[in-house]
Parts: sequence; structure tokens; C-alpha cells
Amino acid sequence: MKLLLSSQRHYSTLASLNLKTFENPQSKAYKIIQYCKSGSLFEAIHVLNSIDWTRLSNKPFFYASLLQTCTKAVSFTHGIQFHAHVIKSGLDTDRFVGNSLLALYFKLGPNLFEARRVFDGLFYKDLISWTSMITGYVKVEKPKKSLELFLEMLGLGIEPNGFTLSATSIISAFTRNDAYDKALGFFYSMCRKHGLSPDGFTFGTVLTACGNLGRLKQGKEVHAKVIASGLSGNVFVESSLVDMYGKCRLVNQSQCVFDRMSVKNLVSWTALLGGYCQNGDFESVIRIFREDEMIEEGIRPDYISFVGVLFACSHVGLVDQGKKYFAAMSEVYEIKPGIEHYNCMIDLLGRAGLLEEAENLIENANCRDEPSLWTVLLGACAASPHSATAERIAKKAVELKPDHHLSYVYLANVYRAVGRWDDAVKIRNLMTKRGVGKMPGTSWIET
DNA sequence: ATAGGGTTAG
Repeated sequence: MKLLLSSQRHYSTLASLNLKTFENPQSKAYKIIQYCKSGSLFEAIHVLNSIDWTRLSNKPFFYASLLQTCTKAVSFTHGIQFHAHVIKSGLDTDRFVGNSLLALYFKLGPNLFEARRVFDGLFYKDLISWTSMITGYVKVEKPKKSLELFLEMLGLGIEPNGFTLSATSIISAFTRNDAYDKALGFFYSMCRKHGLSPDGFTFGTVLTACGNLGRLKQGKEVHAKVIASGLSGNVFVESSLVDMYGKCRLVNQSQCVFDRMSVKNLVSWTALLGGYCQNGDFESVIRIFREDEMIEEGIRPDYISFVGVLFACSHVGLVDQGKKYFAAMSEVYEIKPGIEHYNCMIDLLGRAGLLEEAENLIENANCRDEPSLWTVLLGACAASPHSATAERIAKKAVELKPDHHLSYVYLANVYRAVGRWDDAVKIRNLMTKRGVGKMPGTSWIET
């Protein structure tokens, strides 16, 4: 690639390159900025190459604009070249240039290493620098680092007030860290201490936290805040509410919120179905799915919603229905079944005593060596352990997952059921030898 | 003048 910004060119246009003239529409400096603003990276570079860059004043502003344009135009290679020039001119300590570089590395990289280097090298870090780095860590799945940095920022006396976004990224970091309690705590201090008004994103995150914690009381409080904030029409917020009530075992409330939603999407439906699933009302799941209500509203079920309905089928023992949905998944909706769908089907078939059919299904799946499939099938076998099939399945499970103690227990149980006491003892010894958990006493019958 | 953000499902 041609090197940009050669310093050996075009002294003739020097007159148009000072700070004052970039506001002059005739000047090339003005054109560069205009091109940057409209995201026309190549045009901007073209003009840039026709001037003497070394004589241009106010370089930080140009570098920042150009770097942002690279980010906007998704051109990482150009961005890196500009970074090289930035370093050469010693402007990488400038916070505007640096912040633009951070955006480049986080949005197009993501290159955490380079971003951190830029961040550490900044002469003065402002709230935007901190926020970029904090949210950047969340993005690359390093919530702990993100929180460390957040605390460091607070230690320096920089308050995240006025910027809801920095607060939401912290909440997000907490929730990704499974520290839902802290996320909730932060939400409340954000509202009370800093007087910030949360937006839809914040509410979505916080409601999910309430749901995962089963905190109905706080969930309701947040619901009240949602209503007060006028965000009731937000499909993300309302789907989170449906989810929250479902997880807090108030499935009626979940249905109520759902019914009043003016805009529903697939996630809203799946959250509703999930609520019924978690509350053991599998009949409702199947009823809602079967009545084609979703399809009437123009919503096509996806990978996850099929997990819900197959899970329900397996719990109710609807073999034909389950088979129908499993087939429809790939035939009608062109969704490749995954391990979760297979698990449901194996459980469904196995519990119905259709061991061979279940075994067949596993053997023909591309995830056939996945231990969980065999473990699930083995669990289903416990109801009918009197067969060579059960023995075969149990052996396969032990082979694929030698550290799973239940497989041994099941296998021993199969032997006991047909009176092969010596084999049962061998399994017990094998378990001890491999050190995989404790064999239950002889009173153990089935799960 | 220029820069920063995220949510939902089994």
C-alpha cells in the first residue's frame, strides 16, 4: 500500500494550510475536514496527499478527524498508518488523538494491547479516555480488568456523573462477572447519589440482573421507574420485564406485561415461553407455540425458541409433537439443530422407552461424541435398565466422560438390575481407582 | 471544532 502523507511534497499550496484558512471553503484543509465529516476517507486522503502535511498547523485536530474517519469507514489498515504518523510527530500523547486511536483499536481491532499502550501513554486522561478503556475491556470480555480500571478512575477523583454510558458499561461489567448484586447496587447509587437518569439500555441490564437474582421486590421498583421514565414502549425494556417476572416466578405478571406490549419481537416471545418453562407450565408453552400466535404476528421461531418448545415437549412427554417440531426446525425454518435440541429429543425419546431410536438419533448427529448426549440418554435409561442397549449406552457414557460419576452409577445399576453383581462391583472398583466421586449405598435405586 | 456506550432468550 502506498505510504500516506509523504513529507516531500507540494510546497506550492502552502498558503492555504494555516489554521485560519481551514474555515475557508476554498482551502484544501477545509476540504479534508469536509470529507472526514462525510466519511469519505479516500477523498480525504487524496487531498491530503496533494499538500505539504509538514507545514500544516493544528495537526491534532486533523489526525483526530482522520482517525475517526478510518474508524467510520472501517479501514483498519489506514488507521494503523495514521497511527505511525502520529507516533512520529509525537502526538500520541494528545488526548483527542489518543481517544480517536482508542476508538480505532476497540472498534476495528479489537486490539487491546495497542489500545492499552495508547491509553497509558496519554499525557492527560479525561473521562472519555477512561470510559473508552473501561468499555473496551467489557467488549473484549475482561470485566474484571474493566472494574479495576473503574476503581482506579474513582481513586483519582474522576466521577462518572453526567455520562450514563459510563455507568451502563460498569453495570454490564458487573453482570458479565456474575456480580448481579453489585450491578444492582451501582444502579441505585447511580440514581440516588449521582442523580443520573437511566435509559433503556440501563433498565434492560438492571432488570436482567433482578431476574437472575430472583429479586422481585427490586424488580418491581425498577418497573415503577421504567413507567415513570416514560420508557414503557421500549421493546428491550419490556422484554426484560417479561423475563424478570418470569424468572421471579410471577408468570401471570409476565403475561400481563407481554399482553400490553405494543411492539413485540422474538425475544419477547421467547422470554414469555421461558417464564412458563421455568414455572413448570409446559402445557402453556406448547399451547402458545402450537397456536401459531407467533407466526400470525410475523415472528419466525429461531434456534433458542425451539430449545424452549422441545424442552417443554420432553417434560410433558409429547413424543410425536416433539418429533414434529424437531423435523420442522430444519425442514421449514432451516435451523441446524444443536446440542441443546438433541439433548431434549434424547431425553424425550429415552423416557418414552425408545432407547434405540434415541441412540440412532445421536449416532446420526454431527455432535455424536458429545458426552452430555449420552449422559442424558443414560438418565432416561434409568427407568428401563433391563436391556443390552442400556449397557451399551452406559459404557459409551463412561468412555466419553470418565470423570462423570453418575455414568458409573447408572452402569452399575444396569448390572444390578439384571443380577450381574460381579460386574457391578467391578464398576465400583473402577470408580474408586479413578477417584470419581462416591458410589451411593446399595439402597440407591433410581433417580 | 475534534472523542466515549450498552440491553433481551433455554
